[in-house]
Amino acid sequence: MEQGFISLDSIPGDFDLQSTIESGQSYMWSRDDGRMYEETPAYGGTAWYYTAFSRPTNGEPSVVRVRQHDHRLEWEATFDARDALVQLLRLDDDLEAIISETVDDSLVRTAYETYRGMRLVRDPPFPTLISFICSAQMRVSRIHGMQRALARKFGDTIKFDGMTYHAFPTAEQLATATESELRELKLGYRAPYVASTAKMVAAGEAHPEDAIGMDYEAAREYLTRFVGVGEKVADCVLLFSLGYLEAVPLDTWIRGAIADHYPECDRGSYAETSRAIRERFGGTYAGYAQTYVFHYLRANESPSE
DNA sequence: TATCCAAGGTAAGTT
DNA sequence: AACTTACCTTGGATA
Repeated sequence: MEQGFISLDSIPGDFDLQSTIESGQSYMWSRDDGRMYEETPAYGGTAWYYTAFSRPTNGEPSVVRVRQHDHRLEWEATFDARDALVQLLRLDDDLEAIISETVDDSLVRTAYETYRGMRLVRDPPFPTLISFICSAQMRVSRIHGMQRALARKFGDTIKFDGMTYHAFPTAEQLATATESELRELKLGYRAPYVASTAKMVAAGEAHPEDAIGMDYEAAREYLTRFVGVGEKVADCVLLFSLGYLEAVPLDTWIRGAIADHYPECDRGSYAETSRAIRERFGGTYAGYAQTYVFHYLRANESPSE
């Protein structure tokens, strides 16, 4: 086992591991008490989180554990995970500068202040594509549960430090899944979407990362070729995996925020409303404002309000 | 205890 | 292009 820590003393805009991981943008991580997305941490924000994946560099199945403690990000892994963590958790973002370049209104400011240090994630493309296909009409905790079920059934098993971990399946592994197998994992009507998309990627017909480099709206359009991916899911993949920080996924919570706080941004169609709210949130880093508002409303606004 | 409802939407069919 | 409708499942709200 390798281990180390990343000092958070002088990171611009601070860093908050719990809100970054549990804000509904990433489904790659689990908390080691098994209660992620269900209850607040049992240890005052210093819980260990783990993720298992095949390393992009050599395909080697790997495990990373991480926790935030005493202004440090402590990690234990099957390899030197420092660079991977900087990438995954966007520790290279100048969050202070980003916030100063986005809109300053009461809703966004409150969200920034409440979850100070929350960062966007830079998750791997294929798992992000699949998890947000699964996200349609589904609660955050159940989306997370689906991804764990997919990993258990179709992913690599990795032993590390006396524990057994399950990596998210590769496209090739998930392409072997039948629709009925996926329905048994409670994916519901998303099962055929996941099966089709996994087969498309495994066959080399298209890859989500092919969108990198395209103009934002062209990239969003490109991703809709995957079955089960519409404009909203495409925006999530662009924002949480492919580095398009201007993307503003228009989900139920953001649509509610538009109705309550930015009614002039409702232009009817997804594309036009997206442009309007993106501009309102400050353009280049509008996705940061989106994710803060999403997390703030979901955590603080009761469903009936 | 039974019923209802909405959850980080999308695809397919109509107008 | 804009509008409708069907779609799995289930935790939590309501009767």
